[in-house]
Amino acid sequence: MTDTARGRRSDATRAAILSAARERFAAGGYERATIRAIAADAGIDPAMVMRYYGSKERLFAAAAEFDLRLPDLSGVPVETVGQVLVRHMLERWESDETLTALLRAGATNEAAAERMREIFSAQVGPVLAPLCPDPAQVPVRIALVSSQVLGLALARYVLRLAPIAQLSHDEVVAWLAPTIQRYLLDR
Amino acid sequence: MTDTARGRRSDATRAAILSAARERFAAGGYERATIRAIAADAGIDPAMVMRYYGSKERLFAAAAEFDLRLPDLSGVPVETVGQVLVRHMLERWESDETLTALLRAGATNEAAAERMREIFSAQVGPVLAPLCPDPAQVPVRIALVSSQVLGLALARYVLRLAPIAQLSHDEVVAWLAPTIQRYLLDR
DNA sequence: CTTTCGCGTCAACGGCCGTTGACCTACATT
DNA sequence: AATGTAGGTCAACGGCCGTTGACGCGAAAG
Repeated sequence: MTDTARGRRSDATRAAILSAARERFAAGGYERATIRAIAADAGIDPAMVMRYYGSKERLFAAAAEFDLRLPDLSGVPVETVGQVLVRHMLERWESDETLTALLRAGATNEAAAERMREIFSAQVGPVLAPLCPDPAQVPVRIALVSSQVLGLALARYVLRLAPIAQLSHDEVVAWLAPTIQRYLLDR
Repeated sequence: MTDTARGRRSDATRAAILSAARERFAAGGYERATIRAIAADAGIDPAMVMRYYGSKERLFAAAAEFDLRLPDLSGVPVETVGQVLVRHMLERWESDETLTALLRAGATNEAAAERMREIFSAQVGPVLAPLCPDPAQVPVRIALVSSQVLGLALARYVLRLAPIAQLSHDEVVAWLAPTIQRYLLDR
């Protein structure tokens, strides 16, 4: 065997499946992304998807793994936290279709919704919590921030509400940063 | 015939279909709401749905007809516009599952997304436009308001993000009203 | 050289879907 | 009483779905 050390030959296929899966899940949500279509995109037989991921559910679970890569905010001036956060989320959202897949699928699929909840509570929570004044308000404040970030993504990337889908990053940051700032820090 | 004047006998069936359809579309989005399930809920045969609405697409179009019933805001003090608006949207969202159906379906169905765009541009626009300072900014400001309202709905009714789903109406209003206020009026 | 085994194809399964058309039934009209 | 029609049932169609198991192939292992 030339296996474990330097990539088995099937790793390329696995990656192709995952990439095609994310694309399909992002474009049409959970139910419209069919294993047959994903396999076709990846240039292989649908049975391969089953062999490597077991079921559609588990394929989605693998494709929906996601790291927001939130920066450490302890160093940045508190007045700019909103800007940094909004800009980071814009870039993260546009550099990787996984988040759109998660959002589209989360609207109709309970497992996807659960994953979304996990991501926002496990990854956003720890980074933002230290900034909030009253610890008791942390969950609510973070949920409010999430609601505005998710609303932006929904309007801009999923529903494609014309005016907001055409704003530049700078404009979005200028409008949303104060909102985030207030949800996190005010009072 | 005892027809046109006082309701044909089939009107009850039509209404039952529409009601069941809204429920299913709201619970699972467009693709998971099957005509067979809707017909079963309404206590009739699937063929009836086809007879009265022609196709699933046209059934959805009928079920997704919606009036936000936005109040005339010309009478209310400008400082309270945000509060009035947020409270109205909360009530509207919770009194009628059509909006949730539209949101869930809009995530994966282009026709539903288009309908959502129509509703927000045709119904929100005219009511809020007179309040904005610079007419050129009206579309952007309205889209920003929409993004926060949609984000709230997404987090609260679809993804059920725990902390925000449990807030009282008063709390939601207290948090969101200033945001809406700023998106609409500031600068 | 033979055997094993990872990688991949192929055909089929049972099931659910939207949609159709033939048929039944009860009542309003004539 | 005869008839037309609105309201509703029923069985079936073709199609796509997720999933399965039998099979083929080429390279590595023995």
